[in-house]
Amino acid sequence: MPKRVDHEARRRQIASAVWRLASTRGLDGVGLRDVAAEAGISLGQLQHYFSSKNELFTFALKHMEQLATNRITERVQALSATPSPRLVLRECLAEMLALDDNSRTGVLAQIAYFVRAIHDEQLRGYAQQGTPELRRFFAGLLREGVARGEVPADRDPDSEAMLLIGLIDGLNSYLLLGVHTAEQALRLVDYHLANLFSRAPRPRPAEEPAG
Amino acid sequence: MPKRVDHEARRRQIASAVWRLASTRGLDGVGLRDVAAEAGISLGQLQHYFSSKNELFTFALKHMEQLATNRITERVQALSATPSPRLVLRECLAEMLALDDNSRTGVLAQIAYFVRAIHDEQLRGYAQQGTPELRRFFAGLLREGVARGEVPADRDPDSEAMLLIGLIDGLNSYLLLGVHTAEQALRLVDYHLANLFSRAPRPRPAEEPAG
DNA sequence: ATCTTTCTAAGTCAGCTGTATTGGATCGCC
DNA sequence: GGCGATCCAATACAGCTGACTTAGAAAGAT
Repeated sequence: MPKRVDHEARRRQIASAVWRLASTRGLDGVGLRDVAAEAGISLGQLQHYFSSKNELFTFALKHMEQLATNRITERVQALSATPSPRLVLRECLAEMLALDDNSRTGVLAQIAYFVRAIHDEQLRGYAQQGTPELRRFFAGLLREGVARGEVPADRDPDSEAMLLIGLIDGLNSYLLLGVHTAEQALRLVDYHLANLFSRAPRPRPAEEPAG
Repeated sequence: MPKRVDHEARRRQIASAVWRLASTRGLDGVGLRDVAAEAGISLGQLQHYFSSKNELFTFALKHMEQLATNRITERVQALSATPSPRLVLRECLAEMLALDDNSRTGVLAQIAYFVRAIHDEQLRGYAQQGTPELRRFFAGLLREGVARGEVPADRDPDSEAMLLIGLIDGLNSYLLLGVHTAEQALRLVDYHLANLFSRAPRPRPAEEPAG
């Protein structure tokens, strides 16, 4: 049984072509012929790997999500052995922000997915189950901040976690619209973190990258 | 020259049909034939009032924006003669949130517009000029809060205003996805406002609606 | 060498899209 | 009455879409 090409690798390559297109025209403006051209293959070849547009988009979605979580976990694990909760939080938030061209494409893809999820029950369920995970992760970091005495005790970690998640999405929106720049968005995040960790000493320069 | 029908009223009526459809399928899923059917008119009639799809959508956008600002200003002016900045802020934020079916449609329309603006230079310019206005308005309220001694002096009104705007958009996203309910979203807003106005006494029950 | 499976290309099809065109109502006014 | 503007309906059209079909190329297995 000849298996000359790596099926999954091809599928990922095609999926990335989807996002390259979707990040410039929006998901709804992407046709199968466009994807084939962008990926440098024929329409027939594309249909050999994905039997329907829906299957292609679903795969592309999961692929994108995988890449995003990989970027975040890599970034967090690249920190010192015992990073402060504040720093971990900052790195996560910074990575989720559409600061450079790379993450910008990721966020655009995420928005295209979000818009579709609003009107698609299946995708909506997918999002509903993903967000609480992130929220719990953030809340845990904040709880640790409270335990360390860096975050005022009257702050509710769970609420603050949700506020942070919402904040990122909102900032991304206005980032993409060009209402503010990457530096301004990052400054706002740092400003908000400084308010949250108001009991903490200013972070060491070695830990806190230049904002 | 006979002018039997109110041209502008018809156009507004058609525009509202656009948003009714867009709020359930997304803007890209709305065709001219759908709009005509939803508005209860023929395609030919629609084309009589809007010479192109672009003109229709542009008009619909401005119409929607008008309705939203009307809702907000009405709500603010319905307050007592000298409302506290905190209360004005809360009413604005509450009105911007997709809490009931009415505002939900508005927010869905707003998102459809946002997605289009990301990839459309003209619309993007429109958004870029609108946001700072709102930001200045919020910042002014916060500045007044600082002057009254209700908001800690180390809070930066301008940054906090932008954070509030971003927060609303983020909360709306997760509201639409069903990640949290209207009550939870409103509670988060009140929680955040309580943090902002930490130097203020608890608002009088007459001023602060039950949350 | 030939068979079998995987892979690729090209063409076709029905359906939908926005727009243009055409024809005919309906009304105020000279 | 009929003239002219406004309003409306129906149809036609070219373009694109996703899906399907057909046919052929490539390569390991026998």
